[in-house]
Amino acid sequence: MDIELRSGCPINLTMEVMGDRWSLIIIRDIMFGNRRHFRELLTHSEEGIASNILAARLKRLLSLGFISKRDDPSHSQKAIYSLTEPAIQLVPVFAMIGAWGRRHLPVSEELSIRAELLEEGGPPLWDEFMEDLRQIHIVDPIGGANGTCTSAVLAKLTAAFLEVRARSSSQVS
Amino acid sequence: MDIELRSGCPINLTMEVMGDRWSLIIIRDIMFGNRRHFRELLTHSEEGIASNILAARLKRLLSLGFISKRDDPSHSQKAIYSLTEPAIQLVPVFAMIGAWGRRHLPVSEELSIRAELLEEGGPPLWDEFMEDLRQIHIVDPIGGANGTCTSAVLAKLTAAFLEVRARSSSQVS
DNA sequence: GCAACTAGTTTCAAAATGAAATCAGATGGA
DNA sequence: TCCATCTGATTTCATTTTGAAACTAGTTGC
Repeated sequence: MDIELRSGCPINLTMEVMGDRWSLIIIRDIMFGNRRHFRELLTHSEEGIASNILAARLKRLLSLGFISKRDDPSHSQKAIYSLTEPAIQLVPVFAMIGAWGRRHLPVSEELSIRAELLEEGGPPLWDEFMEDLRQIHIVDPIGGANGTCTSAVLAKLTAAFLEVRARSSSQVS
Repeated sequence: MDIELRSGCPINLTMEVMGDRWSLIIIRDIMFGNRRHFRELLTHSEEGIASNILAARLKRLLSLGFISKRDDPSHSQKAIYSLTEPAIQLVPVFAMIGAWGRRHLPVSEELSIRAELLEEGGPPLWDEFMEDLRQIHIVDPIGGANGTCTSAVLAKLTAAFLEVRARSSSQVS
């Protein structure tokens, strides 16, 4: 599973690796949604990825070294997918992409609150989040997957998301 | 030419707009290479885009409002493509993507010097560059295309690029 | 008048995508 | 023990996208 190497330009290479419809979305869901199993990524996906595509992308990301996979001790058939350091370092990229999308595309308030907080927090928050992610995905991937090991930043982002969702659904009714 | 709107997530929407093999590459070439005509984008492309794909992407980016197109007064058949404000605001995204790619992918020194300078310069340099781009693409697109109107930042990035190229080609011989 | 250049379009094969059905092993409850 | 359900996928097949090459139609400069 090699990348194509059309040119050694950093932007081109990043697009060769992440420039498809799903790879970055999958990493986003692992990172911000803490979805660590195939089934979670498949069924809790906002965008509705197909299972064959998910399997293919996980395999590709694995072989490129952006995620890792290990057995879940609680179920011999379950696999836990974790982010590797290169994927964790995508946090500032996500922050910038989120900030740009929020300004120039028809985002929903509910789904853009996390991008807003990430933008407001700036590099100090990104660093704190990346440190949390290292704990959850590299130091203690199993505890991270089952919720024993958690992140203050992730909790904050998720709480804000749920609050906006509650607010907007009460407006509807 | 609508985007698909699978979800209102900023990252998803950005991927729906820019998450293909070529759109961001084309914007990169217009932005950093100041390639303003179809032929320049086609033949000076490091990565070798096909003419039908280039035509389709230009049409799509045009309809999404990320580039604009006008007649070149010097040649009745020439068109000048320019960046719009939303595309100019991709500068920080390019800086982050370039910085990430430079660390985690097999970039060539020659093609990553610009990413390095952009990263070193930080937000102040990005702002200066964006201000230059507004001049070249929005205020005076025709002067920007023929070189009458130029950018100090672009000149610096290009000079560094040419210097590295000269250095590495002399090593070869 | 003609070679070279302009911005594309056309054609067609190959590859990628996506929806749906399917699979085989593991688990948990009756 | 049986069976429904859950696990991470794979298979099938129609549709869509990509990409290379050839081609078009008009423009320009010599």
